[in-house]
Amino acid sequence: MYEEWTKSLVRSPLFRNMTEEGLAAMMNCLQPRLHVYGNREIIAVYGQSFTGVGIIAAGKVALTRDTYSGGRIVLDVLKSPDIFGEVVAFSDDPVWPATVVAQEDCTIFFLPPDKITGNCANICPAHKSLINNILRIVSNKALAMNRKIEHLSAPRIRGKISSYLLDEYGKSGADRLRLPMQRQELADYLGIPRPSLSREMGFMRDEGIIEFCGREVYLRDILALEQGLN
Amino acid sequence: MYEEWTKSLVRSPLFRNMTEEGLAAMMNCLQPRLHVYGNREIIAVYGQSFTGVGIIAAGKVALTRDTYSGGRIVLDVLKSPDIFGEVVAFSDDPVWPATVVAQEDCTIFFLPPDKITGNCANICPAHKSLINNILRIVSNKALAMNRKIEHLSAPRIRGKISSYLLDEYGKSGADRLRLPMQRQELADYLGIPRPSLSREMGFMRDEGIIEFCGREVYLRDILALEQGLN
DNA sequence: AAAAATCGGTAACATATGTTACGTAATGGA
DNA sequence: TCCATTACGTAACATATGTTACCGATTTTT
Repeated sequence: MYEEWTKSLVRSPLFRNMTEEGLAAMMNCLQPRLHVYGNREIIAVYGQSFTGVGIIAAGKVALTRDTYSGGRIVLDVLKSPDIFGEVVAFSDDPVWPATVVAQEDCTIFFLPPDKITGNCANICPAHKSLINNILRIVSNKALAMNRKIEHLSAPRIRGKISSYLLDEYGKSGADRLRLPMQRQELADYLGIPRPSLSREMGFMRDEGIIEFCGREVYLRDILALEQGLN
Repeated sequence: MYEEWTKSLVRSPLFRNMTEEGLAAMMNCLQPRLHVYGNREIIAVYGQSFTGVGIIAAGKVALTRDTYSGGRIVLDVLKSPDIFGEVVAFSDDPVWPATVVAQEDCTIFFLPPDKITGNCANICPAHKSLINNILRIVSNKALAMNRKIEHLSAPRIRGKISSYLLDEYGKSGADRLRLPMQRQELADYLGIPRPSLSREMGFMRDEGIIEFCGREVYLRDILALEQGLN
């Protein structure tokens, strides 16, 4: 019954280093629960007990959180080979940290955590990959959050911008960057208003620290960026 | 050769749910490298290639980062059964994210990542616990960072404080809290100056939202706290 | 091609925040 | 007991920041 999905699912980061056959065999071993949701249907509710790692076989979902005023904030949008709930799955408090809503018709597999780590009787090689993959995914996420915390922790806006730019610089090694987000997104990421971001970038340009045009940024004075951190 | 350490190491979160005997057997199987460092000696260097999960068998270490001005910021201090490097161990970029310095004479075990996930020939039950433990540790850390990001993302100080207090409220369920940190620590955690924190808490008290005396805080108006988030 | 929407820079103004300093209470050591 | 140290609240002032609004450039839609 899983064969029709394995072709697309092998591209999921959760199943990296697996063959389509290995995945199919493991699916038969793990027997994840299959659920189908219509557009706007609620898949999981914030605060309710966790049911399993969600694997999006088809469709698009939104991770959201309700606000006191009755609104709903979209934290993230995930689509077909993505997964969700992989962090909370193995934590001490297995409770959904966000509400998950279908943004179109969706097919979702749910994989209980104990089936992931609990070895199957016959030790399939795919299963071993599975454990490595989930460890890698959670670790990478933790590192990304760690970097974000560094950016957000700067007490002033220039520090946040400097921290972010230096991080991008460290990742690419080039002093000419093309930012992966537009202004509003970057401002949200750094937790500041967009005009404040633009204004401070303007100041930094006036001081000869950076140059920029839209998403293109040229780091002219790395040392000054580092000094702007404190 | 590991027997003299297992008695203290079983209390490490990395070895939860293991007996002293199981741990000893596994240590003989995994054969972690043992290193001894004198006070102030450098254990690992930021940016250099990762060598293995560090298990502090004895002593105290500091996670630090060098600054442009030649200084050294202490990010965290760890002591005897604690571990370090467990997040970066399984990430895509295995490079030390901090410099580790001995704060007193230290004995450290280093456990290469592939030995943790790579099944030993004879599948010891302790090894299975080990994988569960490291997954739990990394997941808990990721969740904690996720909460911290929420606090830091608030664009104004009142939002950061409100987010933090609501988080503590959600964890304990009680509207009378004893904060786990003192003012300066909390201010550092939230990325703001201490006087700014005290001032804003004073405003919130004047408005009848909270009451406090030192670490004791009484949440008088939860709704107002939620409204202060935006 | 015209109209509408999006994106990004800029300006002005009120306000939130960083900075520095000081006082008091609590704590700890000599 | 006295002195030094630490923790915490508070105040004053300069400055950084949030907010709102507007404009031009670019893209998308009609």
